[in-house]
Amino acid sequence: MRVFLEIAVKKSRTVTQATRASIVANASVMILKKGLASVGMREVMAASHLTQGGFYRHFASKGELVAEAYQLALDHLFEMIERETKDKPAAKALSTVINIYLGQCEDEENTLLCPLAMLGSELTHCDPKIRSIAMDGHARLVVFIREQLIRLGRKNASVLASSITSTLVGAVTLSNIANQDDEARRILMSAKTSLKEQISGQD
Amino acid sequence: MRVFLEIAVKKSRTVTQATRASIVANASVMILKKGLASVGMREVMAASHLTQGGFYRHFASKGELVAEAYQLALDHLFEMIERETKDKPAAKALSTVINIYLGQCEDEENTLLCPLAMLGSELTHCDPKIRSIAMDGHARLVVFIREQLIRLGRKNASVLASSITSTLVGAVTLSNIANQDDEARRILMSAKTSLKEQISGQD
DNA sequence: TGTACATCAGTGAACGCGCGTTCACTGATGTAC
DNA sequence: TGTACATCAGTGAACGCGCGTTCACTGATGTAC
Repeated sequence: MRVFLEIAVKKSRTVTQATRASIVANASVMILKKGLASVGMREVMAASHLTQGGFYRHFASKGELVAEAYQLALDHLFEMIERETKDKPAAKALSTVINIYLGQCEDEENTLLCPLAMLGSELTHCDPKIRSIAMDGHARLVVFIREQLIRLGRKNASVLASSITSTLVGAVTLSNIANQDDEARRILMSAKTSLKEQISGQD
Repeated sequence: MRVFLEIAVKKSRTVTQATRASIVANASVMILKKGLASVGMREVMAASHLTQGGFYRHFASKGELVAEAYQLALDHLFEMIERETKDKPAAKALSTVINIYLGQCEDEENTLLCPLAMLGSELTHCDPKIRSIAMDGHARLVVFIREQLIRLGRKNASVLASSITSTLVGAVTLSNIANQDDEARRILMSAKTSLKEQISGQD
C-alpha cells in the first residue's frame, strides 16, 4: 500500500517535471535562436501547448527559466563534445570540437547552440547569475581545449586555448550577423582553417 | 543682403544639424555601452538635454537613429585606426590595430567602441539595413588587416585576416560577459598574445 | 468499492509598466512689406 | 526701422501595444474513510 502510494505520487510528479522540462527545452532553443529579448512567456508556453498563466506553477520568474535554458544548452553542447571526442587522440579531439562548435548553426534540430555565441552581447546586460552560468560554460570550453593542447605538448596552452575559444565565439557571432549565406560560410571556413593551422603549426 | 540672409539661414540650419549630431553621438555611446534594447528615446533625448517629442523632428524612427549611431561608431573606430597606423610598417600597423581593438573598452571617453563586438548577437535580429552597416564595418576591418598581411608577404592573407577579426570580436565579446575584471583582462591578453604570435610566426 | 474532500497543474482575463510614437501647442527666429 | 506673419525645433501629455506577472477559477487526479 505504502509503495503503491509512493509510486502514484511519483508518477504524478514525473508528469509535472516532464512538463517543466519541456518548457525549458523549448525555451532554450527559442531564446538561443531568436534572442533573449524577443521571446515572450506566451510564446514559450505555446510551444509546449500551454497558456501563459501556467508558467508560474513551474518558475518564479522569466529569469529563472532563462538561467535553466542556458544551462541546458551548455550541457547539451558539452555532452556532444565529450561524446564525440571520447578516446580520441588530442589532435583529433581538437579538430572535432572546432567542427562541432563552428557547425552549431547548421544542426537542424538546434540541439547544440552555444549561449556564448548566440547571445554574446545580450549576456553582458543580464543578471550576474545568468552571466556566471555563461562564464562557467566559457571556462569549461577553455579547459577542454587547454587539456588537449597539453596532451599535444604545446607550450602556453592556457593562452592559446583562450584565444582559440575567442575565435570560435567570434566566428559564430559574426557568421550570424552576416546577411548573405556565402559570407557567413566564408567566416566559419576561415576560422576553421586558421585554427587548425594554429594547432598543428609550431609558432 | 543676400549674403547676410544666406548666412542667417545657414546658421539656423547649422544649429539644427548640431542638435541632430549631438543626439546621434550620445545615442551611439549609450547604445554601444548598454545595448540596443535597453536604451529608450526619452533617455537618448535627455542626454542631449531635450524631451522625447523633439526626436521626430530629426529622425523618422528609432531604427534610423540606430543605423546612424552604428555608422558613427564604425567611422570613429576606423578614423582612429587609420590615424594611428598611417605610414607605419605592416607589422607595426597590425599590432596597433590589435591593441586598439582589444583596448576599446578601456577607453574612458568611449569614442571607439565597435558595434560588432558590443552588440554582436543583438545585430543578428536587426533590420537588414542595420545588419548591412555592421557587415560593411566587418568587411572594412578584414580588408585592412588583409592588406597589412599582404604587405608582410603572408600567404592566405584573406583567410587569416578573417580569422584574426573573429578572434578580436570574440575576445571583446567574451571579456564583456566576464563578471570579474581579471578574467576579462586574461581573455583580452590571451587574444593579444596569440594574435601577435600568429602574425609574426610562420605557420 | 463508493463517496466526499483536498490538491494543484493549467486557464485566460486582467494588471501595471515602459516602450516607440503622435499631436496640439509654444515660442523663438527669420521673412515680407 | 517697425510690424504682422510664417516657420519649425522643441515641449510634454497622451496613445496603443506587448511585455512580465497576478489572480480567481476549473477540472482532473489522488486521498481518506
